[in-house]
Amino acid sequence: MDVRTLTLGVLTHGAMTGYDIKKCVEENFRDVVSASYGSIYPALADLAAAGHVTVTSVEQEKRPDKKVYAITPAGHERLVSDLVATEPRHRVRSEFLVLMCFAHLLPTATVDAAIDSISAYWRRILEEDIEACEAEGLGPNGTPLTPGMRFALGYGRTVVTAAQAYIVRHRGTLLRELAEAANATNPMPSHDQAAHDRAAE
Amino acid sequence: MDVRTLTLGVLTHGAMTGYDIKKCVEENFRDVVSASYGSIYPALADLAAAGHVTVTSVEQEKRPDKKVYAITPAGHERLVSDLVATEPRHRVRSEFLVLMCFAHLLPTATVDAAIDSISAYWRRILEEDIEACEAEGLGPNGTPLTPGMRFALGYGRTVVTAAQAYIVRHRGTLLRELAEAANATNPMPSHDQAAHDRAAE
DNA sequence: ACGCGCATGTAACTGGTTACATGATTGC
DNA sequence: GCAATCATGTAACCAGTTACATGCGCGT
Repeated sequence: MDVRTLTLGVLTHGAMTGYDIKKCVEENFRDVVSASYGSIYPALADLAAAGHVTVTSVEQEKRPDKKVYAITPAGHERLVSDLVATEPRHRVRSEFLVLMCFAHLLPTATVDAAIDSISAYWRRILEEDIEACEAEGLGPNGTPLTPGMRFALGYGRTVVTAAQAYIVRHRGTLLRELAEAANATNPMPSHDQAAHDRAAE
Repeated sequence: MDVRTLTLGVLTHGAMTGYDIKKCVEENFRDVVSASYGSIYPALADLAAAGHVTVTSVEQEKRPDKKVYAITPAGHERLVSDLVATEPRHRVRSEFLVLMCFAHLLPTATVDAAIDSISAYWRRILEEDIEACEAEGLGPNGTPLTPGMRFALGYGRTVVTAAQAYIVRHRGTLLRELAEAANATNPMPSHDQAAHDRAAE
């Protein structure tokens, strides 16, 4: 997704500085897109040159001027046509799952730590990004949630909840299977536990 | 995730050409990582130079030679340490969800089409990438599934199923709310003066 | 005194993709 | 005859991030 489109999108929730836009994206969309200053500022310059946003220098006491950007009617049109032209992809890039696929090559502690860390990550998303937002009912810039945002939040909640439940339920199985496979391939020399296990099969 | 690590990983399932590696990644990991020739071939050159893979030119009748790459013990060590050093991230980048967040700005047909398309996408993943793989029990290069792969496949199945169920259940609500909101804001269509005023604050 | 929040910007880097060049074989 | 599969590679391009440069005010 083009940063310009995203920028126009958040500007529909009110006029903002580049700094605000980044905060806004971080607070509301960090789990599905990203935007850094290095992309936002050039995007704003671009949009301003095209007349899709206006810039207003606001003098501040005790601080340098800030530039407040607002979307124009032309910008709004562009936003809509950009959004309509956006193919609705949804990609996952997961080092975690790749790690799991190669779990049989790794120390148990690493696998365990990876599962802990992803679990914590999801808990954080659920609590901080989803439930907090649903509870207060406010989106970008203190604006009320749109139906689409409620839909997206609900989507996130069900998916993250399902993912969390899955790993809680299957972590033990994975670790046990991993241990069994390791035993079968690599039986420990003293007290041949593996032989005992094989006999018990 | 570094393409080199991924490459070493798939090579644990047997010696392969660069071409094979790409196919292998596409068939088994396309939903969580990506790798193109433009990254695989340089990666192989790199790994060969470091002694982490060996290259064997295989003469073929009726075809030019092919280079078969195999992982070395040193490569295996490197793979493990790379994997251990990999932080287990899991990121979603979703144009679809952003689109949903701005659904109130879009024609209903666009929103509808986006939901259809993502639904079809998930169905395809579920059927072609997950269930097919679980059913035949085979992973990269015809190798049996490792415990971690079964875990990852199960994860994918539950998450995709949950996502699919969510949109089936909530699509109607979203569309209805969108229509209501449109009616409330825009009974007699004129330019959105209110929004412009808000922006000008 | 130090770091954080506010605020704007740029330059270098990066990790990749796209598209191309090349070419034979097999199947429709 | 055309597309697809096999097979290797390179160069140009791209959208983004990281890190830096700059600087004031506020709280601790």
